[in-house]
Amino acid sequence: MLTPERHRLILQLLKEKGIVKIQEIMELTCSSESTIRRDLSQLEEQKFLKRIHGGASRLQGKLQEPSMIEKSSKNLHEKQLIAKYAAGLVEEGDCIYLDAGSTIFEMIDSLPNDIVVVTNGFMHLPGLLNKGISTFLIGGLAKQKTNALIGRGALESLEFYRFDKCFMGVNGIHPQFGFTTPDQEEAMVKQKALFLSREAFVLADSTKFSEISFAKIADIHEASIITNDLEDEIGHQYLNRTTIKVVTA
Amino acid sequence: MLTPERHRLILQLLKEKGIVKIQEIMELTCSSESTIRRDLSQLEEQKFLKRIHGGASRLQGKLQEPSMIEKSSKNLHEKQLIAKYAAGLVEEGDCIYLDAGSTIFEMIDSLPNDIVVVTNGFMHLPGLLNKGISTFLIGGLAKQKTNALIGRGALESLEFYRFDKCFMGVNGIHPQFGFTTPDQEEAMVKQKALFLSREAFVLADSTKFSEISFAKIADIHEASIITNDLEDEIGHQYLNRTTIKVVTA
DNA sequence: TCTAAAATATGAATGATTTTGGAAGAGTTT
DNA sequence: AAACTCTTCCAAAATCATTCATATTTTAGA
Repeated sequence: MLTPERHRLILQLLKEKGIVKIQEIMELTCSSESTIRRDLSQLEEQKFLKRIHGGASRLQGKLQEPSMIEKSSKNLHEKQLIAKYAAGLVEEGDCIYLDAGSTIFEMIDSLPNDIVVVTNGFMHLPGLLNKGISTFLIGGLAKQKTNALIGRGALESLEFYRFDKCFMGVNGIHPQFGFTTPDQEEAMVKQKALFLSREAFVLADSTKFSEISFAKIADIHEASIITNDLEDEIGHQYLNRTTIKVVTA
Repeated sequence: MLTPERHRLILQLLKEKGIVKIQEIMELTCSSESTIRRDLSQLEEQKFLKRIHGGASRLQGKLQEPSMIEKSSKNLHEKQLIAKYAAGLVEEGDCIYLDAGSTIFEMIDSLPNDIVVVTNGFMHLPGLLNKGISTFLIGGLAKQKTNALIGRGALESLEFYRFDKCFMGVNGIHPQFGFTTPDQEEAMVKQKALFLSREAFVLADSTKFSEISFAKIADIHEASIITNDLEDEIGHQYLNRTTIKVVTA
């Protein structure tokens, strides 16, 4: 059997199963172990798969999850609930802004397809493009820690767009001090996106309430809040100041 | 058996099976190995098939992935050579523009760390950030096929920057028609980046020479060319028009 | 029509290159 | 510790490009 034919078979098998054992491929192609090992090395070299002990595995989108994985696992379920509800607010034909961040990331799967998205979170790109959503990235400095684009480039890029709705993550929510986040540069981007949007939604799990972070994004009344749980006592402080939607399991 | 008849049989067999071995064709046509080799060389010359070790494989048809494989596997090493040389041109403290594209991608590993990079290729981000390189992304519409940011947002974002050096991929290089690429939008981005750069380098394997694609980026003399191989005859046409660096193994 | 030279096609031989399968020993997993 | 897997190396086998001699066809001229 000729080399390209084996390679094609291997990749096809890998596409179906996600993981293949060397033994399987040996049977399928009637070749020796050495040959298959060589094939796998070559295909790995060309970035078509990843070798693992005993065989090979498909490699997936590299643009995702550097530090995302650790972060996500903790509040994942709550985040997903919040995100799913938020995604439900988006209607066909909408033009929306998606902030960087893991909670917002969870919205992507549930978004309608016929929309236009502008985002500063480059981790969102593979998911959005996969769904066939028209996606614009704003420019700016790429910040590794949060996978966000920030700075002057980001602010000026935003000027080109106006949004029906925007969805934000924040680190602190407080009745007096408003929405806050640790990074001044990121705060400026969020602020501007919020200003450019007809409706604004902040996605935040319950731990963010009564917290105050360094840089202010906006006052409480400038965005609706979507959260998963809220003590009555705290909820009281926000009455008549803004809209809060509590999503429960 | 006459030559055209053999050729017809070979192509028919290839159409059915996708891959054929020389031995098979020898049996089928009752011809010698030499003859079949000659046939395959000719048919390859006329772009009817691709020769592989032990036989020949269909060029395009429905097996799109395999053709992609052949393509990348064939040029990968050359691309790496070209990319490595190009990366060597970048000095500490430089501010450079990196075009989207697989050849440029290969540069990242070999770049110095203390530089500033601006790019429209979002596939480059993880690699660049991993190395701790300050990276700015320009804005724009995310194009899935080429992993590039294009359009008005991209052009306007570029205005914020000036570069010491820029590195481009192209699809065609021609002494009269200059550098060309299939997508008009991408061509505009490349053009502008080139204009904003003190020095410009085009990375292209030898197959790009004498090709002409749809959208013009710039004239030959506006960028130096880095390639892996160049026939004397073709090289002659570029004498005194631009700088060409040929990188060999 | 015939003939000789030129052009073309073929098959075999050659030495170089690539691919292949197996073996030895180091490294992993269970 | 046993079973399995991995890398590295080597030699056999297959395939490759090239050359050369032979056979066939074409062409030009008498």
